[in-house]
Formats: sequence, structure tokens, C-alpha cells
Amino acid sequence: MTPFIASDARASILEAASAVFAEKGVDGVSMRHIAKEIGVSATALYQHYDSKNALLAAACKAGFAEFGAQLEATARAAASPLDALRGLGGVYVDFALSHPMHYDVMMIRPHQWALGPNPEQDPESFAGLIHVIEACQTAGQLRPGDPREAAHLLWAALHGVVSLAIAMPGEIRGLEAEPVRARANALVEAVIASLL
Amino acid sequence: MTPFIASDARASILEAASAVFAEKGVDGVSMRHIAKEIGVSATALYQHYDSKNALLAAACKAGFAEFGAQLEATARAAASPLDALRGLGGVYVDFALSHPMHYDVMMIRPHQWALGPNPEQDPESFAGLIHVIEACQTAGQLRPGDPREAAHLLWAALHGVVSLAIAMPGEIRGLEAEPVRARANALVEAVIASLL
DNA sequence: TGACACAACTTAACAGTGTTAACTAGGGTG
DNA sequence: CACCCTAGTTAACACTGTTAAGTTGTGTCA
Repeated sequence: MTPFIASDARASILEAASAVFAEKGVDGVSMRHIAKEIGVSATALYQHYDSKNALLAAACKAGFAEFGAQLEATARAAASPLDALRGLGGVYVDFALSHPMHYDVMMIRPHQWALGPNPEQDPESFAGLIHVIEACQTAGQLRPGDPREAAHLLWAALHGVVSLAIAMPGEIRGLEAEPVRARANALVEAVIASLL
Repeated sequence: MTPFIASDARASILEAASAVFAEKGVDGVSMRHIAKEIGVSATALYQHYDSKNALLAAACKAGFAEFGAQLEATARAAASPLDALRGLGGVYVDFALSHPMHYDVMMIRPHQWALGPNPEQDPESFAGLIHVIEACQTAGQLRPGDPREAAHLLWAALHGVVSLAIAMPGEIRGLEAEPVRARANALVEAVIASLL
């Protein structure tokens, strides 16, 4: 039987899945829905992905790849390590606001689908962040100390701002880019100041 | 027919629901499961709660009530407004770590169940935080400025630390109270310093 | 006391979910 | 040609939230 799914089956399934859940949210993704989008029966997807979890894990992985590339490019383009650090914050916020659903799966509730601690999902992004911090320290732009701890503080600050913006209801919420970015900046500067 | 559910039906259902999902996580809560816990058919629950969402919303509300009470008590007992602010941070972390599942429903993904922006879930906790910040400002312990913005920064910082601890898989995660509290402290102090 | 209403609860059912099992069509290779 | 493998199919299972209709006990009022 000629395959209905295009040459690279896994990729086109993943694409359809991403499209569906970027539109309807993570909870709106059902195997049958994705399958219908491609024009195929639901069980066909299991030929290419072991489970819905595996499919979402793949979406995470792809998201992290794009995210990591953006981070790396920004870090590389920065004039100084400290500027790189600030740049990473900006990229973080931009990515989260422009891919809120991916951010949801990747960062807000990954445990719902991960089969347990998954090193592939401990993004190299984190390692990259640590590198930049170490560079700041050796350049004397940040005081010496455990870079992992500093990275955690920065990540937590950014994650807090962004995930409140994405996940919270009511007046507290706000998905408009500008104020979120401003808050993230303020927090990052506060953390940097505490690490000078 | 004599009611199987105790005198205060709503309360005992809520209690059973909280017990189930404190143990199995939010995603492990099913109406049938809760009902079996009480010894009743699943549809009986609908006599007392319109939907599963309504039930979880009630759990949120109860959680916020307890949370708010703890916050208020701590604020009241503090020697100075700034100490109160630090105390709130401690209570926030303690609550989240000792009720991670409630924190999940209340803070990490409330939108999954909220019927839309729900003023009842914009906790007075937030208003309380703003009050404390205003007190700091009028006492000269914090520089003047929009207290809402300051509150948002503090909240985001705490939420970031705590939700990473609760939700993230892998080595980054850590639910042991001590390092989480240390990180939260560090972040709170950094934010306070930026608002001095 | 009898009739009625109401509350609490029941079972049966619907539409939807992820997932498995068994089956079918078609192409590539021995 | 026989074979197997790949990609797809339908049917089914066990679950989910939720609705509809029926049952049963209790309290109230004439």
C-alpha cells in the first residue's frame, strides 16, 4: 500500500502534531485528531511513534533544538559575556512568548509526558547558560562562584516571569510581549547585580 | 435513601478529592476514583459539584484560603515590613513544597480547569503582598514605585524557583526543601536589593 | 394517615481518549 | 513465484467526563 504520509513520515506527523497543539493547546492534541489532519487512521501513527508521549517528547526535542540554536547564536553575537547573558534572557522570553504551547510542554509540565528523568530534555541550553556564566566569571564581569547555582537563579527568574504570563488567569496575566520583557529584564538585572 | 456521604457532602467529597490527587497527582484524579474512595457511584458527585473542573476549582479555593491565612499570619508577626516581605517568601516556598500537587493546580496550570479569568482565584494573597510592599515603601524600606510591579517581580521569582523544583525532570530538579529555600532567598534578596 | 415533593443516589449510556490485536494491500528481494 | 516487510486498515478494550432516566428514602402538608 502506498504510504499516505509523505516520504519522511515521522517528520510530517510531528509537524501536524505541532500544528494542532500550537493551535488548540497541549490538552487539545489527540492522536485521532492529528491523524485526521494528515488524512490517516489514528493507529497509523503508532507505526512511527510508540505513544503520544513519545510524540510529544519529540516535539520537545525539536523545540529545544530550535531554542538552543537561537541561544547559541545570540551568545556568539554578543560583545561581552555579560551582554551575552542579557541576550540569553531576551531570547528566552521571545521564544516562550512566540511558542507558548511549546513552552508549555517543554518547561511548564514536561513531567506529564516524560517517562522519567530524561537527559535529552535537560537541554544543552542549560549547559550553554553555564558556559556563558563561567565566561563572565573568568572575564571578571561576575564574581566567582558555582556557575550552576547562578544559572539556576537566572533560569528560575526567567521561567517565573514567563510562565506566569503564559499560565495564569485573571488580571495578573499578560501575554503582551513588552511588559513581560520588561519584567524579565528587571529580574535579570537584579540577579546580575547580586552576582557582581 | 440515607445519604452515604457524610453530613457535609461537599466538604467530604472535596477532602477525598484532595487526598486522591495529593497522592496520585492532578492527572490521576478521576471522578470514578474519587467516588470509589467514598464508596459511592461516580455520578453521585455531580449532585454536589457541577463538574470535575468545579471540584478542582474548589480545591484551589481551599488551597488559597489556607495559603492566604499562612501569609497573613506571617506578615502580622513580622517585626518590620521588610521582614514581613522576607517572611512571605518563606511561607510561599514552604507551602509549595509541602503541597506540591495543590501548587500544581493553583499556580502551575490553573488554566486547564478555570472557566476563564476567575477573580476568586486571583488570590487576595496577591493583594496582601501588595499591601506589605506599600508598607515597606511608606516606611522608607523600599523606594517608591508601582507596588503591583514590585509584587509581580517577587512573585515571579518565587514561582520560578518553586515551579522548577516541582515540575522539571532530570538533574535540574530538586524537591529537597533546603536548596530550594536557599535559592528563593537569594532571588528575593536580589529583588529587594533592586528595589531599595 | 395518605399524597406529594425533594434530595441522594443508582445504572445505562454517549462520546471521547490512548492503545493493542488482528488483518490487508503492495513493493522489494531471494 | 514466494516471501517478508512496511504502512496502513478496522475492531476492540479499558478508561475518561458527563447526561438522562429511574429508584428509594425522608420530610412536609392536607
